[in-house]
Amino acid sequence: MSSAFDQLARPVQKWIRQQGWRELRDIQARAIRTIYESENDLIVAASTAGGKTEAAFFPLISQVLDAPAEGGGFDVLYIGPLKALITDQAGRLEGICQEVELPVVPWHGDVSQSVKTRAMKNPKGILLITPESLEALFVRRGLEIARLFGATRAVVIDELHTVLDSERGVQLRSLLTRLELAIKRPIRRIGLSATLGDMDLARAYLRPDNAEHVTLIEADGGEAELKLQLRGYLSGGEDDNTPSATDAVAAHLFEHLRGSDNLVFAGARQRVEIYADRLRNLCEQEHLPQEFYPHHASLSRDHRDFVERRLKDNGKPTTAVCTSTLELGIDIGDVTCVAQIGAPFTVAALRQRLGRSGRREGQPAILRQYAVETRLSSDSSFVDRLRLGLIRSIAMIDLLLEGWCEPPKPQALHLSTLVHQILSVIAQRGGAPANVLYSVLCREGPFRQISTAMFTDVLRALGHPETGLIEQTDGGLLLLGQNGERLVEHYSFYAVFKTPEEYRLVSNGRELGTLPIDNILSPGMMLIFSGRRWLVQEIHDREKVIMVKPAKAGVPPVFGGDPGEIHDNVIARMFDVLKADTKPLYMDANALGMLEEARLNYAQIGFTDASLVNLGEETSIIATRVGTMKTTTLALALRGFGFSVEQYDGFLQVEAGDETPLLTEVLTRIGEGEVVDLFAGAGNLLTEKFHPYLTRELLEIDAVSSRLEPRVLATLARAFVSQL
DNA sequence: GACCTGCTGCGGTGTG
Repeated sequence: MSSAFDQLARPVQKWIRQQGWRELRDIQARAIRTIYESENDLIVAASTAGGKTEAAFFPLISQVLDAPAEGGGFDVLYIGPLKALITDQAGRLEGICQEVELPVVPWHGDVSQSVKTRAMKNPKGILLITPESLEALFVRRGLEIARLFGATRAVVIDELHTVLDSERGVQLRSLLTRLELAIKRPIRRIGLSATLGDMDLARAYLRPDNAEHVTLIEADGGEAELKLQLRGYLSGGEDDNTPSATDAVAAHLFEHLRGSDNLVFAGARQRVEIYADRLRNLCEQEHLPQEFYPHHASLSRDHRDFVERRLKDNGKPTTAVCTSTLELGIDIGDVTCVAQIGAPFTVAALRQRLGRSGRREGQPAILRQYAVETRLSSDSSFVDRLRLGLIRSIAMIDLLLEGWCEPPKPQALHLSTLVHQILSVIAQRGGAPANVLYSVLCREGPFRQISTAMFTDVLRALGHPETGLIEQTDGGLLLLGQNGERLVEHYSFYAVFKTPEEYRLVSNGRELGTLPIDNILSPGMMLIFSGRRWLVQEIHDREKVIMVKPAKAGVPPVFGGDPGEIHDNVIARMFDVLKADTKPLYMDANALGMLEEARLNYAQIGFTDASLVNLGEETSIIATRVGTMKTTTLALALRGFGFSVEQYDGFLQVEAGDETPLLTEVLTRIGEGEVVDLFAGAGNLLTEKFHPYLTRELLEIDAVSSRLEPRVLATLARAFVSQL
């Protein structure tokens, strides 16, 4: 074996030999050398089951064994985004550590109190924890952080891409800074990831002050061959004898996926239930054993475990129809094919999903993309005519093949999470002056875009008598106010993300899953849920329970959701596809026919030469040719002038009212830099968990920073005016 | 026009 192997501690070498491994993988050898020969932070990027965990832990465990820390404290900290992932990884690490008396401590909400108490008394070895449980340690045991982590050599962050610029990612980066401040020295950071669109940005996220010293270790090549098909289907119209597009897609899935393990990404929980129901019926009709199961976050843990077990190690063929629940996380083994119904929202998700297939030597990765479009009639809208879903699928596959995916958005302020961290630091220290808070969170921590003036505004909002989250002593120390105490004391404080209220669905004492509270149901209604059909018997509003019993028919429930966000590059590529005349080889005849139709209509409506087209007296269509953030900004501006506006991928449909000025005149004014109020017709600004404690002014600033781009408004408007 | 993720400490009762 290699020289890297020789650097490892004896017990680790022994364990590797016992596995029958003839050599270390390239990323493992490189990670070992980097960790032994430098103090650098590092990012290890490789596909699922590519040996990333071992790449980080072989050398880390070896270093701990070769030079045990004096005194107590955890030697290595691992942070994982899922409880299931922590349980999985703890099992793997225990295998390596069992002969060396290095404790492996899983720590999350489902771990028993006794395990936690024991670990607190004698902190040692590897601690595997969620961001929320780490947050809880800071809030509840703020003074013990230095004792627990004083000896920690490294922090391993798993699935780094999931925490880059989410609220949760900002929370984690804030906690890492606070950890280093508490023990008064930096801790080596090691990020593990599969999908990273922009490596330089990822390095800057891992270590903002020293990104150039983040070593990047990427698995080279080795990507499986990709087999790809995009099939087109039409829904609506025609007579009753033609099968619906849903039936046709289900029939195709049934025929081609039966007999092996597969993942079908259906895009929404409601569609998961619809397709799982159809596929189940097809099995019953053919008198075949059931092998298609739904999987999404509203289904009970029991049911999800069952489906995951069947995928993982059961010999029975299993296809999960799922949402992004099966996109990352625990190892479910290799699947034969990944199907995607409708275009996804990001190329990153598509890439991550595809990574679930083609992992076995010599097996190709297979992607079956289904595009379902509306059958056209004489009064079809321009959106249907342009077949935007199909076009987006093509654009995304194009970008996927080029290796591009969405980078993080570094400009967002994350004021909701800032509120959370202010309260958390005050709780940790039992009080803090404003300048210390600013220094910890905004100078050292991740909130670097926040000026002292804005920080003061946030503190004022939190200290306002009606909010009552914080108060100030005569000496200038900030303490938790009455409402602040109440908020921080409750266990729901630790997570920074918002969760909707839900009803529990129960049949015969068994919990099937949950439904959002705004889903209006009444006794007697029939429901498809968890791949079966149910009759609603009773609804208990106070206990938030819905009692159901098996039934023969049903309709899928409505789950609701947030608007998606499509990147500029995806929209730009969609317009390239509409303008081009190439015919991708991976499309079937139906899909090619639909593409041809879309291109013809694109030219016919006049978008080849113009971006502003009038359809009748009141209706205009603007081809913005840019992504969701910029398109939404223009839509808000126009609504401010009284237009009613509908938004699509790269397009706006604008309706003039009785009082509205001419659209071209408004666009000219915007193009000349007239200041417009984007929030005049304001929608809901309370999108994050701690938003209710901020002023309207701060909420608008936060919305602009994360969801809008007012700076490009004038340029955008000028582009349309110049064409007139 | 969508999806996903997480949670402490205490007091009560029961068991060996």
